[in-house]
Amino acid sequence: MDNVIEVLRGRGLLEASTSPSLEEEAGKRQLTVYAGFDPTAESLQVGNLVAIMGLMHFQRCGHKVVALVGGATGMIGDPSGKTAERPLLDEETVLSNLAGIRENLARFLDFDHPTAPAVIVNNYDWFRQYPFIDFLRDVGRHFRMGAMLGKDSVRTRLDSESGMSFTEFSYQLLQAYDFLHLYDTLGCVVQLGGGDQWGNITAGTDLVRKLRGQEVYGVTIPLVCDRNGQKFGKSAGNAIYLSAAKTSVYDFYQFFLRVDDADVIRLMQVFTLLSADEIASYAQEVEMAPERRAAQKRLAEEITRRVHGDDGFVRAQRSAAVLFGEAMDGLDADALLEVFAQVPSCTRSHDAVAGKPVVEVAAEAGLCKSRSEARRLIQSGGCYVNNQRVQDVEAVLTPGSIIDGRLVVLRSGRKRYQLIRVE
RNA sequence: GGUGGGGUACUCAAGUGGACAACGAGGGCAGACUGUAAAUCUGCUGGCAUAGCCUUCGAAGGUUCGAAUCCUUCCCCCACCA
Repeated sequence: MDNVIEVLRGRGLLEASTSPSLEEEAGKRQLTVYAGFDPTAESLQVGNLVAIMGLMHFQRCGHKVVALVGGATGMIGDPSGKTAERPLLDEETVLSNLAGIRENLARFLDFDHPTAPAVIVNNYDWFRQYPFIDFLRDVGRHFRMGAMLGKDSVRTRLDSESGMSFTEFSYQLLQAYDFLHLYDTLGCVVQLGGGDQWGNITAGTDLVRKLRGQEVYGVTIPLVCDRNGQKFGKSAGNAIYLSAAKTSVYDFYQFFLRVDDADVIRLMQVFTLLSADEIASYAQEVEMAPERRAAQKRLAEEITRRVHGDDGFVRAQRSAAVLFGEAMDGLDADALLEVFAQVPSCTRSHDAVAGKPVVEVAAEAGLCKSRSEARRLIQSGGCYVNNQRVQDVEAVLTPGSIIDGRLVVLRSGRKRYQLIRVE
């Protein structure tokens, strides 16, 4: 069995570790490791993939993994990496998000493993009943103000104009206690997280050492940024989600297909299980023939297959081939619907489409946020109906614009599609 | 609690009685170029029935022909002091 630390290091997934002896331990025995996820939505995002991949490597190397969903901490909000406090979640939302997150994780982690199944826990379960006074006495007294104030996440926020509330300041206590709890109940000795979690993680390892006299470990994985240093995983201002309900499979696939040459190799190391040799050969491809985008294609394939299954990948790929390759002229509505299976779509009555101005339909179907925006889009030459550029702001959708009387294909710019199924 | 500074659009940030739907930058969208890349250049970036109207500058009132700009009260943030 490979040493997981070595594996992580080899893929550039190791940013820091609290102690070198972790590597030794990892080679000797089965460890239990956990990583936390905030239940801010019904689905995890691409940004969470780093931590997920980290857990996956641990499990593949024979360790036990625990995914902690922050039902309690999510109601507080982690100040790390944020310049402003975020809205708090209510209990009901957290619980409903949990189910979706479990589904996401199941694509990467084996919850049915015979000897070391992945486990999912919710920290609301142990914080719900914990009286405030008891918590202060048991846990709070072990935290020194100097250390807490010294954390980067705290300092940045304190220096910022918006300041920081006590609620957020308390976050590190809660996360530290999570570690203690998981150590006590599940024998958890490693916490894994993104680089921004270092402060929170060491708060936990310190607490366990103080209270249990046991050395436990923390490992951080570098956050993935694009070449501009922007946080990876946002597109058009929206996060890319792992659930098809939040981000269509088509968009998901496209997102990875479009990654920058400068980032693609790094993303392969992080988000796929391809071997170092394979990745090296793709790196050469990028160097020699970047226009083929072989690496992007493979990256998108690997990750789409994993998250959305073989079927999802095949459909997304086929759609891409048609949309960016051949013209759609010869295709009838059935063929198009097949091609567009994963593309955002809506259903409208015949009367709501035929004879209506393009501006109105585009806004109403969701291609544009408003009529004004639709108008501007047409004026700038970026609006297409059935792949034909709309020339005139006053243009109207004729019955002839409806393919086979059932389908209209709207497009914004080169790559954003919106379908209207006509009834 | 006191003193001083501050709250402007997605973000940062100008504007301190009319020329303000509000400079500029970033971001975003679109066009050209290209490889569904990057860089670059161009246009757009509150809403609508678009040469016009409506809503917006922390909130609510007020002064004024006219307020993001002046006055009053309130809310919130920051710094120092207590």
